[in-house]
Amino acid sequence: MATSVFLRRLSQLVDLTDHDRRIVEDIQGATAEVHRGRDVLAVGDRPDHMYVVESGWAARYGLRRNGSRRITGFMLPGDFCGIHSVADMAMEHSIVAVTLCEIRRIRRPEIEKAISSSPVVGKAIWRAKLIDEATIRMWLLNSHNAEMAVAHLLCELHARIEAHLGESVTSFELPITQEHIADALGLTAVHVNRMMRRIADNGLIRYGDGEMVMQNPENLRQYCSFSPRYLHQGDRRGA
Amino acid sequence: MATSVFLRRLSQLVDLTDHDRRIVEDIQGATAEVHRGRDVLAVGDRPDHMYVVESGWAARYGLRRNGSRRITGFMLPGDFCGIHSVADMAMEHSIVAVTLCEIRRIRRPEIEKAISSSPVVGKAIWRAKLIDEATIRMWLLNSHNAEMAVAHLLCELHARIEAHLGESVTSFELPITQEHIADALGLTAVHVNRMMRRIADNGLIRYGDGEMVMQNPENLRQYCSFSPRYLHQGDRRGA
DNA sequence: CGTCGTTTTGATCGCAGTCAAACGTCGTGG
DNA sequence: CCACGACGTTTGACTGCGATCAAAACGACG
Repeated sequence: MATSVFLRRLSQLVDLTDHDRRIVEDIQGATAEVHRGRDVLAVGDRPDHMYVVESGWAARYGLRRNGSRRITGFMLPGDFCGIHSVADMAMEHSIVAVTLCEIRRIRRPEIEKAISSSPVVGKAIWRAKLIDEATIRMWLLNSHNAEMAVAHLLCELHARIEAHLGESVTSFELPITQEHIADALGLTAVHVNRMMRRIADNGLIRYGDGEMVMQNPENLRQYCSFSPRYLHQGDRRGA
Repeated sequence: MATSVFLRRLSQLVDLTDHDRRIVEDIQGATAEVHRGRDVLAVGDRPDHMYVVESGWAARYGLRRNGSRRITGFMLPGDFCGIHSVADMAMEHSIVAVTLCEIRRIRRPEIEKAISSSPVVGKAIWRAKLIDEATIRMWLLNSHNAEMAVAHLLCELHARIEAHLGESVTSFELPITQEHIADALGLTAVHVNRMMRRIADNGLIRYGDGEMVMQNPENLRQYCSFSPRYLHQGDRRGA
């Protein structure tokens, strides 16, 4: 079998020795498909697995009293969830498959075994979680202006996709609707549409058919003061 | 010496055996004072300690290009920061003492030693971090209405203070200004003031002199649909 | 007693929400 | 093959929440 996305992500988070690699290969369980719109984990669940997105997009979200939804993070291939299992906690938010997803499930004992026999794996999981947290903090920081928030989110997704692919790209598949973006930014879909039109009319992006094109990603980054440092992408040995 | 706030918090997060307790007592270093307005950690720092607030209030924050500040979380006695040290990462946000704080510093090797010789301590730190994260997600979820956001924040702080004290209270010291609240909620101090007046005029709170009085905390909780589940306060053995 | 920090109130402005409707694409079924 | 409905994008008109600007009141403190 080809190298899993899980293993590849771990090797981006930390420096794995061959020994570490073998340990990870031993524990990674099977993958399963989750259909678009289905919850991977729901509020109240006590996961006994850790999950890794091998392909597709998912989103963390919470529901308000009035039924409206807030997306609090997107999960792209290589991202983890269900770390609640290692702390033996119940989920206080839910995770939904935004597209058809291939999800790897790793049993808690296996994770614990890997962490205890290879501390660097534990460090990788800590890093992934601290990056999650830094990303949410950045969403709070950027929530004061709709146009910049939209642009910033696009930059974030672009940066994460590039990291996953391991190469620079000027266009990528964006398999989410403007309503997803609205739910993520606390805006209405109508307003997100206006902001995206404006950004496009400014010549910074083009989009359609689920594809996003950034003629010049650096221009867009400057436009919204995006600095990818919070994603800790070059941190392998810490930086 | 009396039991440290650190040890007490750990024992609220997980069930500690006497063995665990002894391990923790061995590693906890000294405490130092940090004056109001001083940073405990700043962006770019690579902490080599974990920090525990023994007394006082601190806040995590980030700065925007235009110099405005966003507080992304309050740290009360018993809260941790600098977990970046265990993952060997640089800070992407800062932490400031909001009042005079007594801060415990624990060296990274000591933390690692404690975790490896007592997995339950590691679990406690994971829980604390996942609670941090759940709290930020809740801030995102509640950021769509100023009045409810203010009320919700007050409920959160009340719940956390009660947990720290280990008893129910209807009044507590609130050593932050309305401007801090504004920075935390992404509002202006002027608007926070209006919302707090309104909540007070509705008979739900009284305040002044750095003290907050909730005649009937349950009323306030219902008022803003506050449910403390996300704080995972009763989770000791997982719930 | 004057200054600074904080709270409070008022008047006005503008960003984003709300309501409404048109349009294109796609998949389904008659 | 066409009709239909579901879904997503787009645009316009109007509303309202919270920002902004300004200033007064208040208490703590030197």
